[in-house]
Amino acid sequence: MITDGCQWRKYGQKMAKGNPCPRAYYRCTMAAGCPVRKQVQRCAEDRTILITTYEGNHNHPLPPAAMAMASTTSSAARMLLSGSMPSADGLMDSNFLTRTILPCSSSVATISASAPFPTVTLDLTQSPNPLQLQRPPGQFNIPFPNPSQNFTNGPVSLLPQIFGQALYNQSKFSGLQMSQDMERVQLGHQQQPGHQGQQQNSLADTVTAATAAIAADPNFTAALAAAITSIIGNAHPNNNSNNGTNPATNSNNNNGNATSNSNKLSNPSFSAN
DNA sequence: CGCTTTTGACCTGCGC
DNA sequence: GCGCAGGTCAAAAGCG
Repeated sequence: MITDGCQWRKYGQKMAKGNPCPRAYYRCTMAAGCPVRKQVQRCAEDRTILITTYEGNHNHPLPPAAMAMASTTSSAARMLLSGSMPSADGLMDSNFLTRTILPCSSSVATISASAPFPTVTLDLTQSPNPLQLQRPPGQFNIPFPNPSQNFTNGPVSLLPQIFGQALYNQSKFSGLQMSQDMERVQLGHQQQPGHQGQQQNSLADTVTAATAAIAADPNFTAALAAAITSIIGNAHPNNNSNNGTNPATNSNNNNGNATSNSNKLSNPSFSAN
């Protein structure tokens, strides 16, 4: 299992219908009473793919590794970006960090085509709630009065939702990240103007790299398609109105297929290794 | 000894 | 109401 900076305790395992691989349930054990849970399941169509779904918000400070990622990102997928940070392995030059911003303000996805553990993280449930977007980073246990929040606990913060997959000690890394609007909001509110411009240039530069990296790896492309299909397709097998080019767009208006299950899960991610 | 994992039982929501 | 599926609980076993 891919570490993400937190400690997890397995509390259950079940066989999911339509998937020969069992689904494992984990709880965050970094703090007593931490409500964060995650589900890990291998993709039925490609068992090299791990599908990890995070739910809830941490009620404790994140570990340094996680915080480093959280400080620059706004979704689970961005945990993956640790590979690009100096505090990680410092191999930014050897990475092909990529970010692709898709026109879906409520979705976030990250694809890591790292070898030997390519990882894909999709956040199909990220709420576009502007109140959320205004929240500063690094804060926890702040009551969130909006009863319409999808998450299971009152305290809501973007950062606790961001646990995707942290790929420590890996030499190659790439990310595919959606939710342009959210990115802009975060960058605009939390980063200095200069940094913001630099970041956006980086985003633009890496879009091409992401596309090339993914396209150059047919196996990964197939794996990704299988992973997304297993989640999106199973939930709404007939919902192909978006031509299938951007599964995350199906999650617009916070009605993403991944959220159709009680509409409370956050940050499903796919990991192939 | 303490923590984690395993696993069957139990609970709950949903569709018929 | 019933059955099914997903999620959780908790006792037992395993491990360092």
